[in-house]
Amino acid sequence: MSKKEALTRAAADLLWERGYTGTSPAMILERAQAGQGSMYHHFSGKAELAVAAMVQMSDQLRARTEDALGGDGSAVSRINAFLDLERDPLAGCRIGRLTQDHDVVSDDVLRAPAAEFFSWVEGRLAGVLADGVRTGELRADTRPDVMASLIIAAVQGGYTLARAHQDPAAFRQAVDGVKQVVGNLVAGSGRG
Amino acid sequence: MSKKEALTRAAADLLWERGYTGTSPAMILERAQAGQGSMYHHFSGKAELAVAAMVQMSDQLRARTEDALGGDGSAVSRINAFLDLERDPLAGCRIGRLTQDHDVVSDDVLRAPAAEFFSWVEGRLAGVLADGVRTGELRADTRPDVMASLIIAAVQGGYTLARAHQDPAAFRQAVDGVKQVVGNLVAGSGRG
DNA sequence: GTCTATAGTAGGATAGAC
DNA sequence: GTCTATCCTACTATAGAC
Repeated sequence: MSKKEALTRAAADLLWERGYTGTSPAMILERAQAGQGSMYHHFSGKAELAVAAMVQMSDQLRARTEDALGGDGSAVSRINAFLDLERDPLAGCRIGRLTQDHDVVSDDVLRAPAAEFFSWVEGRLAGVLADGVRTGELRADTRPDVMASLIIAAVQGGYTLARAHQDPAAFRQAVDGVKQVVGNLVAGSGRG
Repeated sequence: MSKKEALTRAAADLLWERGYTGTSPAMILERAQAGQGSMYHHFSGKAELAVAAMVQMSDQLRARTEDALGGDGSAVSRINAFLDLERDPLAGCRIGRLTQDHDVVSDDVLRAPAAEFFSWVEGRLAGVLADGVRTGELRADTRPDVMASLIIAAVQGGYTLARAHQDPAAFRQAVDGVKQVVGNLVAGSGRG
């Protein structure tokens, strides 16, 4: 593994654990087993390295999400596959946690990977829901974009609750709620 | 206003804006117009001052929340009043944002105010929903605790989306989704 | 490309005067 | 109670050798 790759991976891990402000170049260098020179040779500084790490994390999350949502089952089963993706509630979302960081949100270059990631996920979820409406699986009055927002917000907020309580069950309960809601979108469902 | 109070308020503002790790004692002192001595006289250090600020923020949020949920209208109208509380989506939640801070979550003393706040809100929301079930306003198969989790998670996640996109509309869309879901809990509602 | 040495600034806390 | 002066460490970046 090249030093550049080691630096990007170490930065990604630390951004996840400690956020942007809470991560120093020195920590990254130690974890990557690299010296100052390697980092400043490959990147202009902390910000550029962080963007590279964020893009890497975003790409990985996007691939995992597409695996779940791109299946050939029903819309509900694809949404449930997304909700059932393996996650670490206490660790939080690799991307979402960075949106709470002042230095990230106040810099468009640092914020861009997060904005793009969420735009993509919301669009993908809405697309699956729209498929379900089109095939008649879901009620005709389902609003795909609003429900997509609710789904991704519930996941992100579930992380917040789990971290506040230091209890993964808090995440699962919020996700259970959203699963129930999605189930009730099915045309002719018991709730309907 | 005493220096102690000025310090607590300044710390609360900065914790909201920049988080725990991103806020330094020097910033707090400057905003509070106080010297080092004042801070270290009234508090043992940054952590103790942060706890005081968090408790202050939690108390304020709790009062505002109780105003909305403690009304005498229907369960749905009380939940909607909570969802319609004036918020600043781009600024985020005063308490929720701190759960993304590594130094806060890894210290039980710093985490406690956040854990207690969310426990209270979740319990209060579940209580309102249970009231609705008891009076027959809401369907008998409504699960108050699960729906309470979904509601507060959607709000917290709504902040995440709004900050990622730097667009308050992203918050409102997630909240719209949860309003629609709550409306569908009403016994005999159109969706039902 | 990678390293160590160095530098300037800021973070967090203490000491002691008033 | 409040202030300023001081201390040690960490953060972020640069310089220059290899």
